[in-house]
Amino acid sequence: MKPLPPAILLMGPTASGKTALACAIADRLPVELISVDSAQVFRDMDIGTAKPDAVTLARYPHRLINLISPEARYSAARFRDDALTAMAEITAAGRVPLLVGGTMLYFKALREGLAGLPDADPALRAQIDAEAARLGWPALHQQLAQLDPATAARLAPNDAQRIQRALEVVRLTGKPLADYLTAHQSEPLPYRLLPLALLPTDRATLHARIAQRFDAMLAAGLVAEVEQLRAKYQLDANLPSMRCVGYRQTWEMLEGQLPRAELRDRGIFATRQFAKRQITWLRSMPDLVTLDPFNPAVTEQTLKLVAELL
RNA sequence: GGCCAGGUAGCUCAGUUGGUAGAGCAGCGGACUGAAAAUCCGCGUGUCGACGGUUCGAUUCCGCCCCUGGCCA
Repeated sequence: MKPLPPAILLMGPTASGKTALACAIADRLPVELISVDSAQVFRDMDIGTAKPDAVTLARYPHRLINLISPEARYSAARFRDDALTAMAEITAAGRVPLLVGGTMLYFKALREGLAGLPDADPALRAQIDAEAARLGWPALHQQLAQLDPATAARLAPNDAQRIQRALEVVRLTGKPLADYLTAHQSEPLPYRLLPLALLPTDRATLHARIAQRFDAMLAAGLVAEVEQLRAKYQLDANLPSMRCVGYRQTWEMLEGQLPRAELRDRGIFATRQFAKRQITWLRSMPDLVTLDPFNPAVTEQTLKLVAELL
């Protein structure tokens, strides 16, 4: 029996130095990079998503960035398909896929697979939103308790997004979301994985780096970037692209809902909370090899681990 | 120097007709299946500026002092 091909997962919170580390690995070993990032899939959103710059991209091509318009929507399911295709291509070319990013749901979807759920239905979602505006989400939560008691029991009455999704699934298929999830078996990837997690031991250092990086984004023209996006595309504040950290706050500022003087703080706070959610997720994921990104020896440690895998 | 307004949680403030206090933001913990950089849940002892006085009891009333801002000299 043929041994499974290797693949590397490099996960970490925002501003932990994932890109630099991935490039350092690419310098020494035959890897190809795949981005695991729900914001970098948008074209023309470069500064605020901390997308690698053109020089870096030319030297270290990343797959799965600049895939779609900021007017469009991506999903975990689509990511899984795209990533598996890219991994297969890279492996077929005799190289090793290195998946690097901070969207933990995408890593989870990739590693465990997803249940066979229906795709989002924009018309139905609009209808559910209208009902929620009239009755409130707790009322829809009660409705869900009739149709899908198990899911309703684990959702808070105000968890708009999940209540909407659960209602969408039952109304579309007649079958409760809980049934799909229970039936779903985790499907292991046909790869020998090295799941690396960059987990900062010192939150203060991470916060300092986040502040520094947000300042750099502002200096690089984040506000102008959002103005250009608004001029070029048909956008609104509810689009996933415009809910991204930094973009949401800049949008609010341009709409006059946020004083210019507060943009910096709001942006930094939002980024910190984002990092915190990523860290929470990393702590709960099984089988990770954790490294401290602020340890000077981290590159060396990583290279050693990768060399052992290959 | 005089007058006025303030000094309460890390920050901005609310409040207690006298029974030792609570919001937002920040911070911390958690959940998570086609929007996930999303969405949601949980966590609040702080010499209520200092010292005296009145009172069974003062952060609250009174006195005095200190600090901050504004106006007038």
